[in-house]
Amino acid sequence: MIKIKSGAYDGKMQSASSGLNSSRQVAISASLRQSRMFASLSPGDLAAVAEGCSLRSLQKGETLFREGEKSEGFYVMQSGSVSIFRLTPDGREQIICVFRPPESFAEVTLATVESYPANAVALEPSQVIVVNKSRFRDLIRRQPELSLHMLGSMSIHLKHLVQSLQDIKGRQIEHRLADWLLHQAPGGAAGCPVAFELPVTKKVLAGQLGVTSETLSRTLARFRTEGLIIVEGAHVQIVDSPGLRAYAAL
Amino acid sequence: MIKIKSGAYDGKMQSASSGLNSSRQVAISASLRQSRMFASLSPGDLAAVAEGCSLRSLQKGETLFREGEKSEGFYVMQSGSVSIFRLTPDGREQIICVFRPPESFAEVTLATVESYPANAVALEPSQVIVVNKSRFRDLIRRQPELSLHMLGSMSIHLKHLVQSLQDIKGRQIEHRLADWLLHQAPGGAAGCPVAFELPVTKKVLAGQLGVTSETLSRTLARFRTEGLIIVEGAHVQIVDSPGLRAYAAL
DNA sequence: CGAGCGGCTTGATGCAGGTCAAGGACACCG
DNA sequence: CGGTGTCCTTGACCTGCATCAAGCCGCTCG
Repeated sequence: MIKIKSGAYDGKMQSASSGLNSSRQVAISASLRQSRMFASLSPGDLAAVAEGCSLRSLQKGETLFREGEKSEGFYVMQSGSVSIFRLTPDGREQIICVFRPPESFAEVTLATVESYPANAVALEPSQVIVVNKSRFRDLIRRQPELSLHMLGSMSIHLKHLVQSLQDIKGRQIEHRLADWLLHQAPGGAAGCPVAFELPVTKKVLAGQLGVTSETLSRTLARFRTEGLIIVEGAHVQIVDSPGLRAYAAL
Repeated sequence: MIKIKSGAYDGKMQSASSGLNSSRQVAISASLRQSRMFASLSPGDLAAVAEGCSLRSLQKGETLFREGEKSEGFYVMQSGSVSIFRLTPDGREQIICVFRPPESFAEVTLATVESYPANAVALEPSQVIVVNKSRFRDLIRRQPELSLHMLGSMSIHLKHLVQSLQDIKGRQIEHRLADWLLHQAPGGAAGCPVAFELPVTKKVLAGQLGVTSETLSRTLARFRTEGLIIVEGAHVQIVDSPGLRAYAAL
């Protein structure tokens, strides 16, 4: 259950919507607030957005949308994780990116591109907020500042894609994997040994990095024999972060 | 009236609005009108945008901006062509895309990403319109509809990138090249032989397709021996478009 | 004019990573 | 319990493309 400081919020919500759904609306508002896109919105505007939203629960493996479908809006992650991918002609999935809270995705479909350019399925039990398209467009017209956030969010995705694009061509896995491992480490720059759990299965991770699971497995094995990391199932410990950094730097 | 820092520039702008340079402004307006982003703008708004713009001429090989530089705005192609690329760690360039009129690019830098995420150089003598960032942001606030166009433009770039991403991993050159050739053909669906000139050197084309010029050369040679196309220098004739389509379909 | 250079082609060779196949660890289920 | 599933690992092999190298053409420029 999501806790919310009520009071002023509740009052506004009551007046905004008819009250029956207000607790759900408040919960949605709270989640939206986490997203950087809505972080700086006034409570009133946030409520207005929330009113045009609905919640969707997904089981593991359930698909949220398919490539080519007409879009109903865009999405803000509330819990779990969602994989965005396309199918190669021979039917295998090419993962484009994986989203988790508090990221948002499919903003593209707000504009001229009306249909989803890729597929989305939940990697685990997840909840997403569906932001209604036409409501949101109306709001943008009244609240131009919002569109700058929108642009910001999209440009981050775009930059990320550009990065992936060049990574996949220009750097080999050991570099990309080393990079990824270092970015997972919570402590960041700290030189001390850091440990964490893989947030996804190795198969999915392989997909994210653009290789097969076999190749990922081999590369992890190599890192292990070189004494850079220790791997036990989903548990990873970084032993020699300078060594990893040397790989990642390339 | 919006203030500009440089005194000389301020003077120019003043005289622009008062008529001396108005022909330049009119020319800019006309070019902007070509771009789909500005196509539906009212004449007054268009003039307002044009006023915040300047023109920049580039020689072949001249760089427009470099990765990491702070951005001054975004660009609309007026003539020529500009290549966007990043440098791999070992110093070779990885082309991300090539723009020609009436496309616009570097819109990303309008939002949170303040510095260019890649490099841009002219592939031939070119002219671009520089759209001043802060002025344009002001305009968005007054004219929210504009931001939807902005979002549209960016989402097209984004979709294009997603396509490239999956192409590079999932399809081999012959498929990508076949695809590209068919998209060049002006007549489109017509089954009759179509001919055209390569808009860029084969080396650059290879870069766009994500391979080396040697590989492109070999692939073209194969298509030639298979009787799909005829190539003479920059002149290409599509002989067997169904055959090409069969390749591209994969 | 010849030298040099950039673009293009073609051949020989190497390698990263994909594919196929087999097997182990673990979970769930009738 | 054994059966069937997913996930992961490891080995043997294959292949698309990069790389290196050599040579041809057409150009610009000293």
